[in-house]
Amino acid sequence: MPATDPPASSNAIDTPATATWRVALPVPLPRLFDYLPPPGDADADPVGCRVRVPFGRSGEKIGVVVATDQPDSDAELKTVAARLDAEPLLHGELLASLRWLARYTHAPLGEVLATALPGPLRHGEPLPDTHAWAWRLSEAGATALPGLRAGKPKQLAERLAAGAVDEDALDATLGGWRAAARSLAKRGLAERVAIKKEKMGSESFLPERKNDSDPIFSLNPEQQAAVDAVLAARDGFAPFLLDGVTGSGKTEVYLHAIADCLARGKQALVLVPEIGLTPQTLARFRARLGVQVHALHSGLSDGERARVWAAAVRGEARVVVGTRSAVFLPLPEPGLIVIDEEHDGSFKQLDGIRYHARDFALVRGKALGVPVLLGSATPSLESLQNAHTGRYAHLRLRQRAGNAKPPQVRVIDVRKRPLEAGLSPEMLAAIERALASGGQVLVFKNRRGYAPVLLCHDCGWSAHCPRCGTPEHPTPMTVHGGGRRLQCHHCGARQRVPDACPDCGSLALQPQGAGTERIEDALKVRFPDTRVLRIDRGSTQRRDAMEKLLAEFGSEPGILVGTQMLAKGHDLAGLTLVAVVGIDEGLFSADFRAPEKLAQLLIQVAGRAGRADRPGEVLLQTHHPEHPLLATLLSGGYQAFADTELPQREAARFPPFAHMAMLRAEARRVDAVEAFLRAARDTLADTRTDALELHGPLPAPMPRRAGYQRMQLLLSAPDRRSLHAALDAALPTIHALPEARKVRWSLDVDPVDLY
DNA sequence: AGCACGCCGACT
DNA sequence: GTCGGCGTGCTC
Repeated sequence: MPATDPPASSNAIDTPATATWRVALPVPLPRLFDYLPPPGDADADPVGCRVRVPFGRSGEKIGVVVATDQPDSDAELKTVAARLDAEPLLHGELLASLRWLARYTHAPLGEVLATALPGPLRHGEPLPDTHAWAWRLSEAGATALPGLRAGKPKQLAERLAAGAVDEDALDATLGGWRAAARSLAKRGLAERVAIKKEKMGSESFLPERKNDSDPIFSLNPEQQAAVDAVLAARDGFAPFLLDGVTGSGKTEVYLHAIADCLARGKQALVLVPEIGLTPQTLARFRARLGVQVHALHSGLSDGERARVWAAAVRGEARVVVGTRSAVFLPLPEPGLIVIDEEHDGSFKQLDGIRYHARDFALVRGKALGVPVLLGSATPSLESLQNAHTGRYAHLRLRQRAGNAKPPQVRVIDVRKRPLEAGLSPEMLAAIERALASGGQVLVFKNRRGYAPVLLCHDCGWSAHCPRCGTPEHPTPMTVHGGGRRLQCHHCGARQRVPDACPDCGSLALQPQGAGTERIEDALKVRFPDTRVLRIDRGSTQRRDAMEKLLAEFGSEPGILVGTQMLAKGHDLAGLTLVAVVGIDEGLFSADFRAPEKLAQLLIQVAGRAGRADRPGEVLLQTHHPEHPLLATLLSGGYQAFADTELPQREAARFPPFAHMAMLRAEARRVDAVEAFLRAARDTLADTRTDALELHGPLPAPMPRRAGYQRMQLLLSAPDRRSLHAALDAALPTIHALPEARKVRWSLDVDPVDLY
């Protein structure tokens, strides 16, 4: 940004000398705050820079200058305490898109900006260095080297004798080098030096990349057509739905589009679901693209996140693969945005600023003028509808790459069959066969713990959480710890399983149903010589823990038992049988999205089988073998499901044929919650917006949680404009309602969970 | 959201 | 007689 002196003033009227700085602060107030510029800081445009300002009776906050303007009130103005950035941090497209997001979510701009920034930047730390670091021997170190005692420090010193080695290389080749380095540094024998990072020119990407004519990487005609379509549209905004069955090679299409983007000197952003960002994925991207691939996910420390942000804003990060929050990265040289598994629920943030990363990515792609590629084997009905109406170009991949065959899917009718930990004899026999032929088995059950309910066989009492639910809608506690512990999945409360029924004193307390833990136990008893590994939140807190477990599991015969977590991610080459258990709850859920979620889950899980040379087998155990959802899915796949589900959504006026917002409130007293939502409802009704429907106030799906009473009010309108018009008109009044002060309330535009 | 001011109960 | 409960009101 060339500075002219005196400052160029193309429109001097807009920024007179008396201009104040309009600052967005992270407070839940729908307004900005005007400040006087700090003394001696009149010339450089402050828009997009962070400032530290006095706020409230005492105390300071960090905010972002979003405009320079005349004050809109004659209030006494305070003065900015310090400007924290010489160059704007949030400006141009990113700031404009975030303003859009604030309007769309009806959230204060300051809070939106705060969620868009990594913690350290939000708290006023300077943009971190993005140097890579290397270690080298000092002169004293070179001299002392021959006399060092054998050990790690000596090994490290020997590595460094030939010259500086960067930390990545040390990580890869010399485990435990950091302690050794510290030891050498303390004695003044080695030192850490920053490596100047040259921004890579477009040429440097190509030589390292593996040749595209290599047969493994060659594209089939469908993939080629998809890549061609994206490249043909690369000079402007163009949304694509890449609708490709499992194993059809969507990633290969992404990689070709990204490679083109790199060759043109542009940055690519890839968004993946929470669970999809595995070391495997990153390694594949790195190997194929031949450049550094930056990862951004919840496993990183705050400092690491800030460094990725800094690398992106400086244009050093050419490819970033990240989860939801990566959608907020600045892209000074944008070329492409990819959203993999676009249907995945983890793209929607469920607290704070409730944004949808997929939807915001499209807004950014439009503002940046780049293609946006949404990929999925099971696209959301929203995206499919956009493809049908022509808003998105619809790219289809129907062939499985290589000679992979789609799995054989069979339904097992378990009505009147004896079940062992929820498994039917037919299922157990199939597992036995698969193991005998040297295959691996995945038993999928979407319920963790030992058993979902603890029941007294004599009086019918069952265990409920004392803090959640209501007498009319009690919340069962789940049996854990091999049947010895009770746990609430909503508030985390734990207690021991009682020895006797608290109601009748009977000893006949029985765990009802089966979760992953119980299935694991039963399978270990049934197949004592086979390895059984359970993967769920509970056995596997961290993402890399799951990776490690699966890597150890290898491809030898064995059984994996798990929940959703196993539906994607790590490739399981030896998998020949997928056993799906306990989907019946999902067939009759009140949530209008339940069929879509279930269909996606079934297709994803089934897709895990038979990727290798032999076709896989999928067995689906149910009490409702004739259920239309299953029948449609089995005969026509996800496509057929979507073809029947979309008209039903339309008939019922549900999304994507209606637009919704949810007003939620909670407080210790129900009457306060209800009074607020009633007042809010009246305010919304007073806007007399065409075709706005209001449903509620109704008790929330979890009406009492951790001592708070919760209710909700659903807003629905046939088009976005009227929904937002009603909210724009009503929210200032709702904010000011006296009832609002007695509750905690929040608004969720495009909610995913209605029930 | 913080944070301070403000008017009513059990402690040195 | 004070320390402190969280109700309510404001934040350029």
